[in-house]
Amino acid sequence: MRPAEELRYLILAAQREGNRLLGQALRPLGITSSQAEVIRILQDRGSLTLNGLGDLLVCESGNSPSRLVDRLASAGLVNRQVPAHDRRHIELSLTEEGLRLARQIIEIEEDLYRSIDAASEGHDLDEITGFLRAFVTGLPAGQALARRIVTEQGVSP
Amino acid sequence: MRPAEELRYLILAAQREGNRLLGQALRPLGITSSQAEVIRILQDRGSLTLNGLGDLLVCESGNSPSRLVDRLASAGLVNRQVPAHDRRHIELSLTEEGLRLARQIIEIEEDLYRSIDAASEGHDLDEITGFLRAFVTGLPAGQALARRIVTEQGVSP
DNA sequence: ACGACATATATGTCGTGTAATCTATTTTTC
DNA sequence: GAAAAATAGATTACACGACATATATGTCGT
Repeated sequence: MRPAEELRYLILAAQREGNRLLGQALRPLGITSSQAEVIRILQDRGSLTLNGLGDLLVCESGNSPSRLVDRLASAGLVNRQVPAHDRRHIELSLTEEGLRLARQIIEIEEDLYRSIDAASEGHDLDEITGFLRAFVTGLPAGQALARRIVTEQGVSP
Repeated sequence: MRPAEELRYLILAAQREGNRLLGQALRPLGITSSQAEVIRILQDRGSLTLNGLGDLLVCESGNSPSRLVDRLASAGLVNRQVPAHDRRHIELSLTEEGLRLARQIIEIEEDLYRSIDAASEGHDLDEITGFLRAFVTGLPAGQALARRIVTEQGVSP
């Protein structure tokens, strides 16, 4: 099997298994990994429109994440309100319950990151992130991630 | 953003975008990337049971890939026949049409692998595959990939 | 004010991805 | 040889994820 092919399947496998592990860890909270990503972003940014959220989501590319947010709203984790100045927008923010959940998500993420750190023992993480960054640069999911990193500081929660 | 977190999202982004690109390339053939994986495996192995196929699929972990194969069967790309000795087993094989499609899939995959090779210019691919391999070793998708690689040679098509 | 266009969100459809459960058939165990 | 366990596969339920399309609202030119 040529290296490029193996890499292709390794990335698929790593994503699948990582997501499965995270999903199992999140299950007691009653949310999925995609929902957790939304909650954490809203926690970091305080408030966003649907489009603004979509621009930051790695887990969803093309369209607006209406349905993803729908479930969070009906679960009582996210508030949706239409601002007066432009009724096309929807302002999203966490509810008290959502904020409480966000803090639990952070702990689960910490566990995941510790696992990744452990697995990368003896490997050059920068080399790996460098390659992947080059691969996704310019593509939707890569841009979303770049926005997450760039605007990380300077926004108060 | 700590390196582990960035890596987590980079893997997600790379998988999403890679799959999207492959999906678009496969669209003219009327199949999805998961379906293409099944067809290519069947082409390589000649014939498999549902479980045997499931053991080699990276794209699907848990249960047997009934639905995936269902669609391929009703599209006339895969044959399913029940052998007499054990009616629980189902032998899967490509139809003529499926074989024809397999050859087209190979060309599309070649394009993809060339893109990956180009993107990995100046990077150490072995370092990257090494890390990912360590991460997925022992997990279902990693085992599936390992089986794909190990038994690659020695099986006549 | 009107129409053309752009923007923000919603909706419909299809194909997964995961997990749980069900059925049929073998294999094991006593 | 019959009950119990294991196995192969199917079915079901839920939530995505990608794509296309629709609807509502805003903006701009005239």
